[in-house]
Amino acid sequence: MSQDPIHLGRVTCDTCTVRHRAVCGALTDAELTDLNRIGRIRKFKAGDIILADEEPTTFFANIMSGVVKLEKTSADGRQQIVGLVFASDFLGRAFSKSNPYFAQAATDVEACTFPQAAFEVLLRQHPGLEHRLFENTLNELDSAREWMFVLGRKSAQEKVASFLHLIAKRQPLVGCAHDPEANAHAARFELPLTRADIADFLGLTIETVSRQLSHLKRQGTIQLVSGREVVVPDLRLLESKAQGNDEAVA
Amino acid sequence: MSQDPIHLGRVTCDTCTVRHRAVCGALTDAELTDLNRIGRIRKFKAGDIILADEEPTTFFANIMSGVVKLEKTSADGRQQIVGLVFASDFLGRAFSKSNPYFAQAATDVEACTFPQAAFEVLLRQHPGLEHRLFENTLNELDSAREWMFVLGRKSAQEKVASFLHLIAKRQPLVGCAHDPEANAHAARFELPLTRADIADFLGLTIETVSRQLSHLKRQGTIQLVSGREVVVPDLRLLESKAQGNDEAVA
DNA sequence: CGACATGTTGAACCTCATCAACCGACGTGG
DNA sequence: CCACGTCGGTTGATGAGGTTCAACATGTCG
Repeated sequence: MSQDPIHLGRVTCDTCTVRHRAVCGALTDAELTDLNRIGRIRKFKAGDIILADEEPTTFFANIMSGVVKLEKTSADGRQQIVGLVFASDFLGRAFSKSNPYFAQAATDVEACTFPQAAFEVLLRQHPGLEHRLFENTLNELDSAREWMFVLGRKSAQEKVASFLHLIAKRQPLVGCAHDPEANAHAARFELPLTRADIADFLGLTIETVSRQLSHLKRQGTIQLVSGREVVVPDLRLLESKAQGNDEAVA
Repeated sequence: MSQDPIHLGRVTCDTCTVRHRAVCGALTDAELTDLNRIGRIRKFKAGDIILADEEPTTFFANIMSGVVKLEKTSADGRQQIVGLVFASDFLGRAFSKSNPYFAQAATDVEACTFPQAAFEVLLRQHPGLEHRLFENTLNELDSAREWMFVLGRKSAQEKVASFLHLIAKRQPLVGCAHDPEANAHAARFELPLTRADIADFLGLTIETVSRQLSHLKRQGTIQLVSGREVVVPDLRLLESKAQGNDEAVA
């Protein structure tokens, strides 16, 4: 739970693996140079609080690797993850005194961070940067609303399948790069969240998540290599489970 | 379900009741004049589809009165309202070929509409306008995430209380203007949604919504004047029910 | 008046939460 | 080194909360 992440010094966009996908992607040279000047790379360990609820925002960040949970907590201890921030996503709530939720590292995280004040000045100076961040926010809003459907209308089974499908889309796949013959409909990845986190993301309990994973495994929709590593033989089948098709597999 | 709303002609911002709260609120004279030029006031009837799912966006709008539902529908007919748009709110998804959900009038609606292309040109020309809309979108995102907590973690009773509290905050109160002695903690308003809509907003069934309303009524937390008109004697009590305090009332 | 939409209430059922036991991995200290 | 506690995860038994099915009430419009 260290609040004091490792500072790794200045940014070098040339070698950045998420540069073209992140908000920096469509900037002019001038914009990028200015952004570059205020950026610092930091590392966080799984469990670190990156931004605290109701605390003043001190910095923003582009996530370079790892996954960050955005989490809401109520007075009586209930928790709900209201968003996941993946590599190339932007972290932080611009133009607000304080943060509306916790941002906690779900895995080890590498981030390119920008001090709050300097970044907001830059936003004002470069409409192109602000526009890019705006588009980003619109996409986040679309995703949040899609997830509202999952939370409000899907069964436990569909929720878990939806979650796995989301991770398959957003997380790096393992053991595929070397195999050009790989089945385009298969996937193999590491779950970035614990069962408790998955439950908090889906509005379920740990036990229900565990049971539904076992169920999907028994059906053959997924294989659980190690509790954290998942193999999906056919993503289309998984997606159809996420939509509510629960027929047994041949 | 008319797709052909009444056109009421040019915009006159001087008399607009939501002008200072809407995105037009913080514009320069030049910006407002340009916006004025492309705006048209339209009326929609309850039930009208204002923007259709996956159809090209043809216009945006500031809602002047009434309530619009943003609704997602799945292939098997399940529905989830993913947002409510009230008077002074902005309606529409900028910078996207198509709309990610249905926008349907929940009540009769008056809106100040802007053609898609012309409005996006204006956004590019006036960073101030784009900035205002950006702030607006950030607030929408915060609200959406707050609602994710409601959907994922609250009981039926808490959900219904949360909904009533939201409406009490956002909808015009009735029969209060003339009474300066009115209890600041009381409220009286018309529900802009049917039971079916409320159910779709809360991820519940019609029956559960009805039962929970009856329950709140029996407790004395609310009074149901007419099925659609609600009196809340003490908003603080309602809010505490929304947070999960279910003790009986004295 | 009858037809239809909207809303309420009751009874039975089912999904998922709760409580509890158990497992394996890991780290620590005697 | 092993005993021990802790943490993350799985599985089982039980029950509550919410859905489903059904009947009925109310209101509105032709």
